[in-house]
Amino acid sequence: MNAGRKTSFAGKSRGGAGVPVRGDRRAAGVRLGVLEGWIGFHLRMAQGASFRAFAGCSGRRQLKPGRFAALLLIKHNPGITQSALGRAMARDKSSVTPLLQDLQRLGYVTREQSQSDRRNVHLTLTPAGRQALGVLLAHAKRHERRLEEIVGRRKTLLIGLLREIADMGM
Amino acid sequence: MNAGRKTSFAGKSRGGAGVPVRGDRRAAGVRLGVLEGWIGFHLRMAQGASFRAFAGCSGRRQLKPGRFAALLLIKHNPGITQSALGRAMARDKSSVTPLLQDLQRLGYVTREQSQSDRRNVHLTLTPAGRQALGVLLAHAKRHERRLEEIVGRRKTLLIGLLREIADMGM
DNA sequence: TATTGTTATACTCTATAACTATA
DNA sequence: TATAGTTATAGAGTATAACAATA
Repeated sequence: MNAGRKTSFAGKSRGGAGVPVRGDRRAAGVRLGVLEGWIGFHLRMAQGASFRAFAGCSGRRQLKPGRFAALLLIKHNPGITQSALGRAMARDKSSVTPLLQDLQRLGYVTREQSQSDRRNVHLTLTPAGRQALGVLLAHAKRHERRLEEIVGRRKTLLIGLLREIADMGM
Repeated sequence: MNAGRKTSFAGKSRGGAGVPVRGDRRAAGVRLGVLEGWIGFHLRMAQGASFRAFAGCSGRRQLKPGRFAALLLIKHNPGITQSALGRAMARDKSSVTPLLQDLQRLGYVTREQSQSDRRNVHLTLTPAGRQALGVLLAHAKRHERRLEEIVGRRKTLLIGLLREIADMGM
């Protein structure tokens, strides 16, 4: 059906008289419709772009943002338990376990059973972990600087909003 | 080593004299350190929360945000090609293919080979797709309303910032 | 040569459920 | 009973590379 399709979309009509359109690379004149005004959608897109840019910054085979955040949280909260770490990152404990096994295998963290409550495992950075984190921080700061260039003085406001959204499920 | 560990973190000291602390559920007094001021981190957390809330809204076994966005984009751009859809969603074409096979299997979209350029496949919603989208929109609007309640009049500003970030890799 | 779309494949992230041990 | 952590497992989402058809 609709054999002689002319496509309401994909014709050569975009950009008027064949003029290349700036901003062509992604949207290519695609209409977003209701998505245009949807926070959830733009959140997804922005996070994806930030993630890809971070991966690019840290030169391929580096640690992913998740590992990186975990290292940083352990650094700032030495002795934190796995569960507390999971809560801080909003991840289930079963997601935290393999992550830490990884970091331990790399020699970046130590895990010690608590004496007062032997169910707990306390996490601390090793010297190697500290050093690796230092290198990673250089990459991450570069990435963060790019983001800051984009948002400028609206950074505080943006972070405030993002934190409020992050707390929505609580 | 460090046998008699007292843990600089996990003590009972938080909240002063045993007073329950508001906001305890996630951070539980965890220090974020540099992460505190990092846009990338808060972006990740906010997106995660939004994603989980969306999943909750759409009653478990519903369509995920990705499928939903694809349906919406097809609706607003009838005849769009797979590649263009991929660009609009910032996804590789090889990620788009299975997504559309899924939507076609559900009977929500049709795929027609273009006549003018037989490499292209044009996408359109079926009546069933339209109807399903209507139902989904109800859920999604509920979710979006929650987000709007959080950000209030700062919505336009937030979306503007997110779009700029989403364009960072371009 | 370049582009559209498909396939095969592999990797990451995540959660659920069932389990152990501890409390 | 409730919590901390592990394991097994499954599912979603994504990308890379090689490929066929087409331009």
